[in-house]
Amino acid sequence: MTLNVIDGTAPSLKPLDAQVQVFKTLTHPARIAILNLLRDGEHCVCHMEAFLGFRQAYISQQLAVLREAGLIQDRRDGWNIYYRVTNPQIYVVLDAASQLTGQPTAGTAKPETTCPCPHCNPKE
Amino acid sequence: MTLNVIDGTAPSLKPLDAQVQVFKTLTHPARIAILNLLRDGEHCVCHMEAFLGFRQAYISQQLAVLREAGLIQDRRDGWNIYYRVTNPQIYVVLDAASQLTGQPTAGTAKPETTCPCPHCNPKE
DNA sequence: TAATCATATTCATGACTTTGAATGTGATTG
DNA sequence: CAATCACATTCAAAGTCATGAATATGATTA
Repeated sequence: MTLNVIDGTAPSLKPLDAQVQVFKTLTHPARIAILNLLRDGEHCVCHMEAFLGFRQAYISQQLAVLREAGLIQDRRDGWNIYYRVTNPQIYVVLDAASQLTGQPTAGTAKPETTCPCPHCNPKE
Repeated sequence: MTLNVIDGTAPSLKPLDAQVQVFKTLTHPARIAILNLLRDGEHCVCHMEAFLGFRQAYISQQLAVLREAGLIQDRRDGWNIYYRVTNPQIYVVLDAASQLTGQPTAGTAKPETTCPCPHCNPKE
C-alpha cells in the first residue's frame, strides 16, 4: 500500500482509529439489532436466536465481533452464556444516529417467539 | 447471497439500514477528519488539501462518499467549491463515539500550512 | 466417560471497499 | 476559443468483510 499523503505535514489520523473501530462494528444491521436487544439488560444467546430469528452460528459470529470490539461482555452460567453491553454510552451513539436519519430508535420488533432457556422458563 | 434467517419470524432489519449507512460513512479516519474540519463552518477543497495533507484527488473521493451519504453539501463560488455539513447532528454521533472510546474529540491537529484560495488570502 | 446441550471457531467463497493513477469537466481569464 | 485553475470521475488491483457449512469446545448429566 503506497502512501496517500503528500508529505510529513499531515496530521496523524491515528487518534481517529478508535472511533473508526466503533463505527465499523456498528456497520451491520444484525449487530445493531443485538445491541438494541440488550438495552433492557443481559440476555443469553438462545434469546437472541429466538427474538432475532438468526441461526445460532450466525448470532455467535456477530457476538464475537461485538465482543472483540469490547462493546459487550459475556458471563457463563451453567449451560448458558449471557451477554451484556460493556458501556451504555454505546446507546448514545446509536440514538444520535437514529436521530440523524430520522428513523425510529426501534429495530427490535420482537416477535412472539419464546426463548427456551431456563432463565425464561423457570422451573415449569 | 443466501439467506441467513431461519424463517419468516425474524424482525425486518431494514429500518436499521439508515443507521448502518451513516456508520459506514464514518468508517474512515480521513472522512472523520474532514467532518471535524468542517466543525467551524464551510471550507473549500484546497483548504482540506492544505490542512489534512492529502492529495486533491483523494480528498475529492472522500468528499464524494460524504456527499453521496448526504452528510455534506457543496456550493460553487467561481473556481472554488465550498463544503459544509448538512446536519450538525452528525457531531453528536462523532462526539458520542469519542466519549465512548475515551479519545479526545480532536483529530484536527491543524498544521501551519496555509490554504492558497482567495477566500483565505483576500486581495494580497 | 459417554452423551447432550449451548455456544464458539474455522474455513472457504463471494461480495464489497479502498486508493493511486490517469483522465475528464466546468468556470474563468486573456 | 485556448489556456488555466479547482475539482470530479473512472478504473483496476489489492485488501477487507460477510456468511453458510462444518466442526470444535466446555459445562452438565447419566
